[in-house]
This record gives sequence, structure tokens and C-alpha cells, in this order.
Amino acid sequence: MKTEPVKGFRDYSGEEAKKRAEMQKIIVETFEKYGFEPAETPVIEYEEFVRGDNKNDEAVSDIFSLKDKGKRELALRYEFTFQLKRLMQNKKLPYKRYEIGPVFRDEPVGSARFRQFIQCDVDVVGAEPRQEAEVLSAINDIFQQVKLNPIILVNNRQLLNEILESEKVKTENREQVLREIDKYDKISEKELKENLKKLGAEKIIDLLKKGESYFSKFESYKKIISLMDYCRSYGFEVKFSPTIVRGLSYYDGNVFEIKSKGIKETLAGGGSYTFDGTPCTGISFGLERLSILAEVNTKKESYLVISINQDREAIKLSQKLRKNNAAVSLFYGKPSKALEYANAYSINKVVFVGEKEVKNKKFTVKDMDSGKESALKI
RNA sequence: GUGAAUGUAGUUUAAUGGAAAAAUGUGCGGUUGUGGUCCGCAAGACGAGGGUUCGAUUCCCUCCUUUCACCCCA
Repeated sequence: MKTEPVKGFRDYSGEEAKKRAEMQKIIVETFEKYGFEPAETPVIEYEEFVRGDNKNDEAVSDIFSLKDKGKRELALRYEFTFQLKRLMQNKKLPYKRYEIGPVFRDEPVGSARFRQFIQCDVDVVGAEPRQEAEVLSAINDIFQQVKLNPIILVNNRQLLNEILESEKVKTENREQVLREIDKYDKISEKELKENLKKLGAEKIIDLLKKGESYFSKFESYKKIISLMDYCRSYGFEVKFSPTIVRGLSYYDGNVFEIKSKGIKETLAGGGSYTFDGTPCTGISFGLERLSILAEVNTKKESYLVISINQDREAIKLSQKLRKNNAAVSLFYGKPSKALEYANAYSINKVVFVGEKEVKNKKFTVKDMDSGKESALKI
């Protein structure tokens, strides 16, 4: 019997699992602080719906597909945004929701790439452009709380189109040109130019490097300037990067990408798009990648109540502590084993419940870090 | 998906064409109420399947895992 996890899937336990749980707590709290409400959607959807209109989208070719007994053509969700098409119905706008949950992609795996990962997604349906800054601020907040320095890059899809238009790049080549531009940071400029030359767009790279003086003549650039301005009001900076493209084909306005030192993979991505004529904006990030760099405090105050042949009293005491919201485990056995147990699971307080304590109705708490004992107050 | 590398106890690392070693972790114990020290005992591995061979963990083949690159992406 094979017990190992499937390629690209894995278990989390111990410290790692604690860290992930703690991070999710921070994420939920922050999203709610920004007025987003939670939503839960199915993992399985009709394949047709998952694919949507993005038939040419490479990412969509990486979906896991399956069939049920009724021979329905189904698929595992590979992101959350498309499900908004259903959630947004009959909602007063702007509808602000977040969702945290597993998504699945049948694609190559790597150290920071999995086939199942927890995606944390926030969107505003019925968004004004200035709400892009709100969404970015929420994400920035989360990153700050886990001691990360995010580098937030922004660009605009239409701006790229305008530039390709003005350079008279053939329509049929544009998609490929964008894909090449996206490689800007990965391959040498020489190589990039050669690739672009084949597509009749070798001048693009030099143009993108020109900066403000060149971009300001395009209408879409104003949207970037405006976004940068709003972000400054929130107290953080975003950086204009004309070479970020983003894959998901529904983006049609500003697009975002968050990077950080210490990881080559993108931490978060998002942008503005239009569903049923409604302008929306959203961003999402993967918990696993964030977790690689995040620093969170997983130490919590917790108790180990040790029953030394005083089970009834020990249980009573545990329940009292739990009523005060303490995290309590019970241990039946020898004190030396109990202390070892407490160390193994980083339980920082132990209470002995033995004949002596029960008789005197006095319990002492031992702090596992300092070794000091003090009277237990409930 | 393609190409390259990889695969030994839960984890980290040895050795070998001829009975697989250690550290750490785990379980039990050290005569029964105080820990991260120490001592003893125990359980625990050659990714899977084929082939070559008297004999394969070691050589060969296939598959799988992991890692890297391409493609794309959180």
C-alpha cells in the first residue's frame, strides 16, 4: 500500500502547521479589518465554468479535471476569482469578499510550487480604481505583520496595448510580445531583443526603459499615477514596472505583482478586471510562499494539567482554566514524563494535581521557561 | 508535459557485488511527585517492479518521488 502523498501534495504538522494556522488568523483578521466578508465556495465546479472564456489562457490548461458517476465534466478550482461570477449576483455593490482555501493546479512542481496550495484572495466587485489601493493596502498590512518587506509592482494592461499599438506591432504577434516582455528579469537583454526582433518589436524594450517622459503621453499611464498617489495616502509605496504582464487573461486594467527578497517566485498577483460589465479588482497570494519567509510568533500560553492519581480534580481544574480561554491538555502519569511531554509540545505552563494540592486546595503553576513556580490564580 | 540530477530508519548522514552503521527522534524502564542531563532496553530503512548474477541496497531497464531548467504561475 502506497502511503506517500501524491506528487505536488504534502502534509503539514508540528511547528509548520502551527505557523500556517497563525498566519491564517492574521490574514482573516486583517481582511475583516478592511471590511471584507468571508465566502466559501466549492472545490469542484463544472469544467466549463472553471475554464471560462479564457480558452487561450495557459494557466487554465493546468486544471485537474474529473468526472462524477453522472458523467458530468468537472474540474478542481485552480483559483477563486471565476467563482465570483456566481457570488456577485444580487449583491449590493461594492461587494467585498475574501476567501482562503485550497486551489489545485496540475502543473510542474518545485520548491515553492505545489499542486495544492492555500490561496488567500480578496476582491472588490463594483470597484472604483481608487479601491485598488485599498486592496493593496490590506495585503501590505498582512505582509508587514509577518515581518516581510513586500516589493509591490504595478503596471497597466491597456498601457502595454497602447504602446504596442503606437509601435504598430502586428495584432497576431502581440500576445507573444507580451510574453517576451514578461521575461525581462529572467533572461539577458540581448536575448530578449533577439526574440522581440523576430516578432517585429525590437524597439519595445528601449521604450519601456525610457521612463516617465515617454509613458506620460499614454492615457492609461494616468491610472498608474493615480494608483501610486492613493497608495501613498495609505502610507506605502508601489513601484511602476512596465515589464510585468500577468497571465490570467481577464485582467484589463492595472495589474499588480508582489515580490520579496529571498524568494524568486512571485508572492502575490492581481489586478483589475471586468465581470458582466462590472469593474472589479482583486489580489491573491499563496500561503505556502508567504510562509517560507514569514516570521510569526507561534508561542502561546498553554497549560498541561498533570493528574497524579487525582483525575477528577484534574479534570475539574482543566475545565475551569478552559472557561478562562486557556489552552489546556490533561496528562495522566508520572511527573517526569509529564514535563518531558510539555517540553516536546512547547507547553509553557504545568500544574500538578496530586494528593497534597487537593488536600490544601492550593495549586501551583510551574513556568517551563523559567522553572519558577507560583500560585495558580483562576 | 520535456530534459538533467536524485532516492538508505520519522529526520540527518555512513558503508558495501556476500548477513546494512550511527546520530537524533520515538516507545518502555532506571522501584513509583518535578523537565530539556545521564544510563539501559526495544521498535524502525536500502522508493516500487523487473533483469544480469551463485548472490544486487550496490550494475542495467521501466515506473515513481524530490530538486533544477524550459513553459507557466501563488
